[in-house]
Amino acid sequence: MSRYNFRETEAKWQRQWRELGCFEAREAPGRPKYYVLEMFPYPSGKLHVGHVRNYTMGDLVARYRRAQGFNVLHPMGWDAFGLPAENAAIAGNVHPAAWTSENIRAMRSQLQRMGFAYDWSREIATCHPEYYRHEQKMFLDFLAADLAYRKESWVNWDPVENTVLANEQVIDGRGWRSGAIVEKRLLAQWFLRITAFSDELLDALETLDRWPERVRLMQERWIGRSEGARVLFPIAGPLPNPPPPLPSPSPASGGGKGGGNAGEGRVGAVEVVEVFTTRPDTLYGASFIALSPHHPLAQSLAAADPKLAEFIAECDRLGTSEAVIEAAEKRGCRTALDAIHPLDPSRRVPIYVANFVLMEYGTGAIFGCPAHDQRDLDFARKYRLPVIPVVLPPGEDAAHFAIGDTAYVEDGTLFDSDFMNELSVPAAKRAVGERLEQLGSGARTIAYRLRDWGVSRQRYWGCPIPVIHCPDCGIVPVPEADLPVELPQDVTFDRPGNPLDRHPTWKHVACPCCNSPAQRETDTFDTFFESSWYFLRFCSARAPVAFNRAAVKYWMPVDQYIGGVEHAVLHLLYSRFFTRALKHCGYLDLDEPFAGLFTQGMVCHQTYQSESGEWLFPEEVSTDDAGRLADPTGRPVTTGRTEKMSKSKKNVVGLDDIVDTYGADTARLYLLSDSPPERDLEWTEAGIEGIWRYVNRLWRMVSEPAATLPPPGRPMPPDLPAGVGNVRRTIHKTVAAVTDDLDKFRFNRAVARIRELTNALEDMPAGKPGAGAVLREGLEAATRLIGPMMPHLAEEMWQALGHQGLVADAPWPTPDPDLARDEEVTIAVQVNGKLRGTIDLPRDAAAAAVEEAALALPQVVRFLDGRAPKKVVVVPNRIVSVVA
RNA sequence: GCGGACGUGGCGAAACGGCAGACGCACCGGACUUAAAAUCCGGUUCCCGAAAGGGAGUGCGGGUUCGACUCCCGCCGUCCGCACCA
Repeated sequence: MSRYNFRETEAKWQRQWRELGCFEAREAPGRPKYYVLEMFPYPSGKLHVGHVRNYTMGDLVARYRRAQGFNVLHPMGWDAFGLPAENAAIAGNVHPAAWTSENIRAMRSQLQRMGFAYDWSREIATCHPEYYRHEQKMFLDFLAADLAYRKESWVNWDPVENTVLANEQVIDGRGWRSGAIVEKRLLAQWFLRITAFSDELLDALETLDRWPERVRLMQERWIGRSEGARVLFPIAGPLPNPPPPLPSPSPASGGGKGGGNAGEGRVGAVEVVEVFTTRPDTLYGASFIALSPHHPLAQSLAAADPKLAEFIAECDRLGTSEAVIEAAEKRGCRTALDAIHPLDPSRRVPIYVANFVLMEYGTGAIFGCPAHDQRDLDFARKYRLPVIPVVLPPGEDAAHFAIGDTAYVEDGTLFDSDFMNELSVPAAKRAVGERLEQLGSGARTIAYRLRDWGVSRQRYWGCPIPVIHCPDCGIVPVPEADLPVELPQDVTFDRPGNPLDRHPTWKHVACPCCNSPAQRETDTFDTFFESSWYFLRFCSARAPVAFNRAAVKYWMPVDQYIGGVEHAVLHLLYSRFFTRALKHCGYLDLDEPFAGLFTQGMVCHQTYQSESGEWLFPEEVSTDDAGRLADPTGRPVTTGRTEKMSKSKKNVVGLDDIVDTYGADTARLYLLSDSPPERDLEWTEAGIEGIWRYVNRLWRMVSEPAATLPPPGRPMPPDLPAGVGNVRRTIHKTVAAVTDDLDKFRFNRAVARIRELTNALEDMPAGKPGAGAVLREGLEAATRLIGPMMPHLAEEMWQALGHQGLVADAPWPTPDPDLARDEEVTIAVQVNGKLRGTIDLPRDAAAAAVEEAALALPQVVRFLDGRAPKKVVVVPNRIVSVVA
């Protein structure tokens, strides 16, 4: 019995598809299009099986939609800028460009061996000037439209590597590579004004009904809209600048009343503190103001207050790590200033600088109402500040209500609050908002958690930011005619820091305005910049412009996007923003780039550790005679958790090894069959073996009887005998069910149904009249259904069944609705909720007849014991429920 | 702390509110082999029983219903995301 020869077969069909240009997409106005896209990879090296799960799913969708008659666009490319290339250059004396293109070459050939139906004529790599020149132009347009700007910002700075680190690259307050303690630094950075679209990005989430709920929720929380008010607190007490501050008043008593009206005459533009609050209703419960350590007022006060300066420096040192933040207690430092309560000028509250106030959110300053905010309460207890309740919980008595260790944050009735007394919290919010607006002491407003996107990176291997710094003219955009600003090739990585900065000539240019000596921007774009528009480039990948409008109009939006949930916020939000920004600049007419999104689960594998605690690759672990695991030297091996495949834990299975051993189709079917696609999948040797056996079984089913089958296209003989007619029904039911499953991304179930079909075909009694014709019909259906999953095997089967063309070009099968339904149904019979038997009846039998048949069952008679049933429920074609 | 997902045999998993465990992995028994592999046939939720049959059973406790893995309420556990957001 010959095994299926996947090696020759897969190579053969891949060659055919390529030579025929099967998967090259062309715009065809009027023909329905379908754009399938998997998140394009970073070319990091070689692929392991975990990498290709989402491509396998995308390919299934592409081939399935193609069979359904859609004009399918299914492209592939490379997210080719990024840190690993630079790190490889630092470690291995190889140029990032060479390292990247070698990885692309290797990974492209791996993807091609998998037989994915990509339109390779549209392949792109984002590190090529033909690609990134267009985003330089976009940036200039954003700049002109005020969607890009430069500002000073606090960033994570690694003092050893001399670069800014992303938040993800800071682990426990230290740089992930250098181990140096990361500092907060104020640096001039380029930003994209994503916050200009906060509301749009939030509101449009509702329209993305083919996105996972989870992802929409994550974006909603990330944007973090909250309604509240800005409130102005006039400053009382000596202001620092100008003139320089004078001796500070005694800190502890400063918060009390009776401070006179020393500061009142000086209320003006700069002599107020503006706070943001979502609870303006609790304004009468205010007992302090807290400023962020980075608040301008805190900074200027620190200039003359060594204690405060030291406090702020301490906050900067500890400010980055989440673990530290969680452990850190709320601390503050009393300033020399008090603030005047905006609704009651006789009241003064002390101004603190506190480590828990973020400069990036709201106004960088808050008022503290300890009675109704847990954080404020903790702070107040520590610094012995007053706790003034103003919201009374239902059923409480104002005279006796007191706050213990827990702030009261729920709704209630306002008291001790002048005009708000007796109001509910929502009513009080409205009332105080109006009052503040009348007084000019504040306004209702909305705050967002979303911040503008900082895109500057002090790195070489990225897209140069096309601006020039001129000592006379300031920041000057590179003229469009001078684009692209290309990266210089001759760079060295022998020292830390950005090679562009120390390149002898590259950054020195003449100012485009005044022609005097000036310098290029040496920062490069965050690599999320490239991935924010690549899906547009694919629509016309070779266009001299960023993208051809007509092509974008035809192909966009992406109908089905597939990728990991790790991009739920970053890439997916940036792309949504980018599309809107491009629309704003007149590039296209589209709001949402991705109509459908699917986030697939990860591929996991058992981990192994040697005696000495080192991770071992699966292929280094063997089982000895006693069934114990051993490493290559025979030492015992312990098994760890099953985790996501990753190089660091070595629990990876190389794609090449699997394709060499079992072929691409076997790997593809395993990735689709073993778990629901959104859930994690565990890769096991036994699992892939099982699929390999099935592949061979399928092949035998077609290759062995092929010669004895009636030729293709013969009409089905009428009056099939029982046992054959049933199988024919199974075929049509399977086609209907698999189609439905594929539509709903239930790939594992679709595979199970196809296996049921092949089981039924094998069990069909041979030699009966019509058996050959039904077997042919069944095998052809199975071949077409399996085509999107195992395309090479399907082509080979299709050919063996005597067909001339490609199964890839064959239309998707349609079930005969009459055959897809059973004529006879099995109806379950319950007595008191327990199954007692089944009855077989013609489909849609009359309820009375069904009831009669059910009550006649001996088991039912026994349970009724001669009594009449209290009640009988008949559900057509399903169940009879008898209540005894 | 907030938000979300999940919890079903030894394992991966199925199940419009209607026969729980389809399909597969693993395992057990058998056939074919000198033998092994491959292949084929049969079995496999648990308990009682030789069998027929009976009982229990979808994390735990309640509820709705003729009927609940599925819906509602309250717990427990696991995983993921966000996290001093005022």
